[in-house]
Amino acid sequence: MAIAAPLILIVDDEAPVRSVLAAALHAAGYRTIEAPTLRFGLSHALGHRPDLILLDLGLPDGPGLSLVTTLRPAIRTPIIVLSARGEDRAKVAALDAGADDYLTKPFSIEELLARIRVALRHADAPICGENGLAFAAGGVHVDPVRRAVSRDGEAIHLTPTEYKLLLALVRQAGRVATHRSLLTEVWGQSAAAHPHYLRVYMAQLRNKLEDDPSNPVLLLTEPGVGYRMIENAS
Amino acid sequence: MAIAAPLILIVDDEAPVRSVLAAALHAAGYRTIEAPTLRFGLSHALGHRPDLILLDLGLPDGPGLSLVTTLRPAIRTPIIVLSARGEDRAKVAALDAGADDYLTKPFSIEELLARIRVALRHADAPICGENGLAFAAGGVHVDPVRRAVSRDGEAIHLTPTEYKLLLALVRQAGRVATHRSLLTEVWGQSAAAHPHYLRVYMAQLRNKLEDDPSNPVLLLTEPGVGYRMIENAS
DNA sequence: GCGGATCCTGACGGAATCTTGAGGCGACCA
DNA sequence: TGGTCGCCTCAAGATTCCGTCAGGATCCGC
Repeated sequence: MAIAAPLILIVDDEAPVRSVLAAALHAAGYRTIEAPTLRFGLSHALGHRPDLILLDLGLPDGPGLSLVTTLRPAIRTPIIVLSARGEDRAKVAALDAGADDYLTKPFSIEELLARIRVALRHADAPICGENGLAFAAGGVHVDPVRRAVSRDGEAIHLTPTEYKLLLALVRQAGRVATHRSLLTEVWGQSAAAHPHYLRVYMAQLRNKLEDDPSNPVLLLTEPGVGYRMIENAS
Repeated sequence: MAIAAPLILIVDDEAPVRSVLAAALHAAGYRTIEAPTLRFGLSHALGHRPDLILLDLGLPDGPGLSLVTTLRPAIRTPIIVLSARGEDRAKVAALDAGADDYLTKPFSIEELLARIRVALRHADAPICGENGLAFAAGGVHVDPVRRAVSRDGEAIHLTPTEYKLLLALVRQAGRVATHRSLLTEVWGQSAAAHPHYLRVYMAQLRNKLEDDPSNPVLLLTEPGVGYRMIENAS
């Protein structure tokens, strides 16, 4: 059976641009869907589950980056940002927000296609923990799209930092998340020297999520290495 | 606790460029090693196992791309290509050869750092396809991706040192691992003088993994030479 | 300005881990 | 028989790592 061609979501407000991109992508053997605004982009991204997203910044209904920031915690779909603005600030902001690549217009179609191949190559290997949108196990449920966490059906309030840490753990559910990866993901590159943050916030997460915080079942310690969230059961 | 900062290999023939890059990377909290030629780049990449490689094309002793093509099948380390040439051809060729990103000089350090963060982020992500290292035999199962070890289906907790030693043995499963190779792999170069460490930790591994620790079946002693883990059955 | 929530930071006790030493056992050899 | 050597076992510090608590700083809405 033929494997379905990768589906690429094009988010751009200018119809001509969309059709040029779509034509080039079709010629290269991809399927495409298009969205003219942030709102449609978001709903299509969640609804159609594309394999890759091409995002033009500068959309009419809001900052294009917000698509990245809202989408990235929920799904791992590679996002390539296209922009007319080539300032470093914008690039760094987009990349740090979770974008996987950034092309400044004008760019050649060949380069775009090559970078799409790179992004798809990256996305191909993983998908180990399913990375389904949601996590559920041991009575705890995490919904990254709604940014909602519940335990035994009751909503749990988490502070921003707690939630970020939980997401980083959920994303690696079943595997060991090293101190370093957690620290850099939650507090940024420079935090690698402060493993103490982790202890404090792990304790808070356990207090909120575990039945018996001193005998954790969900959030396990791997001494000298990091922490491990139990396997996703959903 | 000091968590090792990511190690970045800089391959560039011009010493001033290398030192500028190294300075910027140090300032950002990374460790670096440098290589002026392809040959050294290759040997450092394989010897030091950096977390990321910055590769300048146009090296004196051959086409820079050959580093990508020879390295990529062997290791998954992200490679960012730096080049003065901005032609699409070169970009496409590099990216398709296995490079993960391509920056055209001149570029800003901020952008480089942001793209390094992207690449390291990718590298942190789980990889499932590459289970080649997984080991299973005699009821014992080792899963390096999850950093999990089980015996007869039950999870076994290993300390960092025990796990490191087990991995070193698994990597040589079926063959003899000499005392010296195990010692240097687990405790570093300077440990060759303390063969006693090995005995202690081999005993602990046997206690945790063998049915009858005093009559080992999995972890065999090769008197005078080293130890041997039985052949992988998976 | 005020109250509340959140985050950072230091101090401390206890747990897990690593290191080191002492002693036992069996193989081998003179 | 006695000695040496390599390997195994056990266990007691020493050290590192982790969980907990709480005070103070910061931010934000009102």
